[in-house]
Amino acid sequence: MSFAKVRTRIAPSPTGDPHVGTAYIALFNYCFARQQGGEFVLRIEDTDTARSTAESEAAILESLHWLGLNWNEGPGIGGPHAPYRQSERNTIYREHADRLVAEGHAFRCFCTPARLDAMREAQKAAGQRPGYDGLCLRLSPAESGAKLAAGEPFVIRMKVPSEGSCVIHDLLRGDIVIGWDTVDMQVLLKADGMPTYHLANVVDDHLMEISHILRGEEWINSAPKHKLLYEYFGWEMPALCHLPLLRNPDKSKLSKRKNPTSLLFYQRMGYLPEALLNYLGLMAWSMPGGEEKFSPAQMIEQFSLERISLGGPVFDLTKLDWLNGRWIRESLDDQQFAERVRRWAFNESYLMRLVPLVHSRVSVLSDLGPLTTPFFSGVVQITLDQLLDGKLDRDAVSVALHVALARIEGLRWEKAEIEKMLRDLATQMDAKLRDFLRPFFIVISGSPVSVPLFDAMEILGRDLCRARLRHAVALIGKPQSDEKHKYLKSLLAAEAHD
RNA sequence: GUCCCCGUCGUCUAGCCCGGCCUAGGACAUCGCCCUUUCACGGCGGUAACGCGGGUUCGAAUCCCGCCGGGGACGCCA
Repeated sequence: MSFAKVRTRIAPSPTGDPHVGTAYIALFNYCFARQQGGEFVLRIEDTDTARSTAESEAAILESLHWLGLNWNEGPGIGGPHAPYRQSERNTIYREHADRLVAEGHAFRCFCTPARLDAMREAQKAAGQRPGYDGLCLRLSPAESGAKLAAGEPFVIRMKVPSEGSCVIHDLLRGDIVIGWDTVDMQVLLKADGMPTYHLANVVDDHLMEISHILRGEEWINSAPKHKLLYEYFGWEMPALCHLPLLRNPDKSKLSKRKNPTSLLFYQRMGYLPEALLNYLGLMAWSMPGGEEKFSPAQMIEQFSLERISLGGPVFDLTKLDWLNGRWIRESLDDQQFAERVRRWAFNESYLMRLVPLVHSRVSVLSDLGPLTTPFFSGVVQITLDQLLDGKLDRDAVSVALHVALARIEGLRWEKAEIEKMLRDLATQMDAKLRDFLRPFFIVISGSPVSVPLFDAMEILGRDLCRARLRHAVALIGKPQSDEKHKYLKSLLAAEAHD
């Protein structure tokens, strides 16, 4: 092994809320690096210009800080391999892509997205595995040059052997053999000039001297592409270690549809960062002595890849609750507990967000209790009767809640957007706003007498609102009449969120 | 569909690599009892798993093969 020292990284993509999966992978990279006396790097993979946002990046950094997963190099603090944001490293990728083309390992592809779609569809229809058919690979240098000169948009694709197979060595699984015929001619540089994950990742891991890649299992099948790139460039490949994926209770890959996945949710709910980290460490890994409560320092001390189990662990809130309780009871004295509570929500900035909503609504200060409980609660307890005591019938309420639950996904989370979404839905359902909103007051605030709904939703955050809506939806169930059922389906058809 | 990964209580896992100490251990959840003015905490106990079928072996949760089951990947997303 020619790497001077152990260097690992976490490379999140800032395309949404900070994900527990990111924290989970980060934890393992962090512990491994620290345990080996190495370094842990944070790199932002924002090559998807359409989906990446600065807010998401900021939230990710903040969440990782909250957890205490501190990095040695990364955006903000810099380091010897700066910049650590891929959008700022574009010329590097471009040069490397050009080099591959010049050396005959990659080629320009002028195929349009429409042609590629049609091609894949035809392949699927014919029962074949979808993959690039190599049309542009067969272009003569003259033809290719002409298209280039004519200004036709193009991407750069890597060449892949047509036969034989690739052996990937995984630190946990040993050798994995993957046939080259299952590996596509991956796009490396997109038409907009940005690199794809595969190119940027390999180039950066090399330049940043990453020695060990601990990443999710979902990447196993693209490892051959990465290995090939290292070979094309003549670089030594880092050791690979694919960690089992966190799962929903139904065993599918953890998704916000079925489980709260945002770190912001856990923060808002009042989980202790040390407890969440501890729980994440319990996923797929165990202490040699079997202790279940441990700090990052203890985990670092005992960490070993050999103690990682390969079955995909189900992320179970119940056990997390128990662990969090233990941390609160055993590791915090009264003084510290009070301090945590203050930091959590009884702090100036949170209170000041609530004040404008309650100021005019109290006659005595003690009215504050009932009025603000939704802001200091997780999922508020409601009954079916409460949900149905307005003017909308049961099926209408069910449809409204289901659709709203789906539509909060696409929103920018701010009051005006939330308001527009709910108003539009009311109009669409031909309901009076007042009647339409009533069940939402119940779901979000636990009572029809409450502070303004849209403000409350904004303050509570998408995740908590999602959790409350989900709770209500489970309570009320699907619409019972066929007609409303179809109606719901038609409204939902347009929502294609993950 | 094709390829790849995985398979111990409902859940997280120990054991598996280096077969016998496994009558398979711990934890969460659950059930019961105790403590207790309530609840929680705490204590004690119970229910509960080696996916199936073949090998190999004196002996298999542990090694081999097949099947079945689950998951992931097949994007100008990461």
